[in-house]
Amino acid sequence: MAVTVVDIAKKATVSVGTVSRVLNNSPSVGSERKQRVLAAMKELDFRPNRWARGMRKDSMREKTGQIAILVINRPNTDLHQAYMMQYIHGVQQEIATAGRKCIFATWNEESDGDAIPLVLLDGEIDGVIAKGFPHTEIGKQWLSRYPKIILNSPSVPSDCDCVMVDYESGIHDCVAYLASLGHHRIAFVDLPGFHTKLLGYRHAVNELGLDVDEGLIQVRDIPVPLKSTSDLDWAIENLWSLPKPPTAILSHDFFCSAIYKALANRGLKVPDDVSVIGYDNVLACCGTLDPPLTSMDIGAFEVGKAAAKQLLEHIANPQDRSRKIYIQGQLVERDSVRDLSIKETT
Amino acid sequence: MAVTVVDIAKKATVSVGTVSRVLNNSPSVGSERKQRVLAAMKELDFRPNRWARGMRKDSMREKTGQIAILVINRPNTDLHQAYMMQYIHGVQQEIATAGRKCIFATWNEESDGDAIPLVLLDGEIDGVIAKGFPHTEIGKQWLSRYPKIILNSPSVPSDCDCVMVDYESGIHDCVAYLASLGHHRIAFVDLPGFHTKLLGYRHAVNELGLDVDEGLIQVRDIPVPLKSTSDLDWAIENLWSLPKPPTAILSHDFFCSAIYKALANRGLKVPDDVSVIGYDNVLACCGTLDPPLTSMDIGAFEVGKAAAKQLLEHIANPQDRSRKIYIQGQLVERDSVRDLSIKETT
DNA sequence: TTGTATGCGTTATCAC
DNA sequence: GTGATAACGCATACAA
Repeated sequence: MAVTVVDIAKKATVSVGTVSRVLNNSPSVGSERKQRVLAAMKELDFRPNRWARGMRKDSMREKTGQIAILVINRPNTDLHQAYMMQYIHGVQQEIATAGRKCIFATWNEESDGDAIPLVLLDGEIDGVIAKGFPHTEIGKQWLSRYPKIILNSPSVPSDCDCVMVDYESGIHDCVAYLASLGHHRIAFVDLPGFHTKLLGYRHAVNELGLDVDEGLIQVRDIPVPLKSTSDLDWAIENLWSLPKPPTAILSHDFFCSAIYKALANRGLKVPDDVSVIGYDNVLACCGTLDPPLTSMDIGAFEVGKAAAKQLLEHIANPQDRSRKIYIQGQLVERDSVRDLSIKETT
Repeated sequence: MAVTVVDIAKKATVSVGTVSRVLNNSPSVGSERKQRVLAAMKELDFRPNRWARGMRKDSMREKTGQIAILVINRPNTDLHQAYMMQYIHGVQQEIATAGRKCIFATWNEESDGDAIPLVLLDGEIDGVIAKGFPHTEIGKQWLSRYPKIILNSPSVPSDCDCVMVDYESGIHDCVAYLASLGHHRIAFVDLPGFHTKLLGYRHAVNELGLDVDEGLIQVRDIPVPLKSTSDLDWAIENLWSLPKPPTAILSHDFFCSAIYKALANRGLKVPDDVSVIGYDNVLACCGTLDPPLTSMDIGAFEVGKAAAKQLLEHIANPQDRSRKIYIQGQLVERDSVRDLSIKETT
């Protein structure tokens, strides 16, 4: 049988009311008795019964000590990415530090039909950290019942707290890094739709006085994952039909193997002839490329931690106005970039 | 105010006892009244209060409707692998289908000191699916309080249910696949410690009557992730100083980029001169290599699903004797293997 | 088969 | 400040 408030009350020779007050650290309790109660709790290894608590604490903001990590409408290819695990781990670590627990759930509105995930239905959570956003009205309504933070999703309602990967500063930092190494003509190769990345590119190029040339920007639909290692040939072809080809290329990790290949086909060596920087720091990619790829780590773990921290704060102070937090990435240097300010050593 | 059993009882003009019995589908309740109760529940959108339920159902085997996914003593490099996400997703999917929820938690006995994870402490779970195993006595004791399944860990107590990746059949299948394509001399390059993999290799080689040559087995400590793309040079060197070098190599995805490189250094082409098969089907690796790497998918998602299913069964029938389940992987064919039975086409 | 009454562990509302 | 006691929503032993 588990030890209850009654046991504590007996042991400390006080009433159950007092025990309860200590438990909720109410101010109105004599310090001498409080000590007795605390001692008794420790001695008997008292663990308040959460079910009994939840039953009465209907006014409490934080009833359950649980928050949900909800992955919404993501294809498996995304769900199984390593960064998803990092988000989750970051959240979990922060939530655990705060003495709370995470429920992991997925929600695919298409395949689940109208079914609302159980976590939202049964209400045994104090808040939600969501990756993605529902597109049905009914889905939005259910989600809106809880305090929530959205994880790095492009389209989130403006009245929603969210934690974003700072793509703009990420690309900006890449450009600045290359510039500091003497690169003036930097190409940008990516999928369409990453406006903030492109923004970061343009800002940095202008700000640092680098070559402005729309031809350096190669944006087109690329299959992810790549279908073939020649999927990026078009980009290199376009770039090298420019009057002055770039000395460096900015792209995404997933594309860099094909970029390496296309470059090699033209007899161009990385980093001797062309420098390459990837994005996302996908370890399985970066380390296995030859040469290993310098890449921008988006800091998914940090994003998760920040989101958890923000959610707990939001739960504690619901009236605070919502805000967006941007998490900066960090460039991980490997061997795919050449310092042009150093004279040729070959 | 939420709707309770009392409301239902009134609406259906029965007693709360009857309502409760319907809720727990007790056999002893008149079908006519049962219909009335069910109708009332639907109409009032009755949602039983779990806290109140949990408080009373102390005899119930399954109190909480929650199970824990506990990742124990794993370095971040492992935790952030894509397959970890697949394990978790598989578990989650199965658990959700069964109308239950997953709590995700991590436990690092070193860095957490003696702290036992909250999920185990507060007991709001019906069981645990663990990746890894505690090494402290106190840790083992806490874990032993719950029904549990261990996920693919090398050293688990024999009285523990567990779901394993079937390395032996995985490697066996790779060898058999290569043999079916006319390969007789197959090399095995891996880290030490994977005895079952080696076992699978030896069995297959014997069974299929392939060349037995200890020189084909190259097992040595290799840094993960690779430090340099020449980290596997020794293996290829050893293999090609054999009187008869292999026509195919079996290794792990992580090592194959370096194997490709070492092969290329010797002027050997994949797959024309040497076929290569990886292990784990790490998408970020396999797709970006040139040529794309044929690899054995361990079926982490399936492992997760099987574990969840097994745990639920174990909870329902605690007396059943424990067992190990082996999940077979599936070879994903890409372009790194040559069919030797087809005549040279170049 | 059905209804009634009691208990679960805690918090909240009273009096003192 | 403190202690007694009534709730909370449900399950169940017992009576009918």
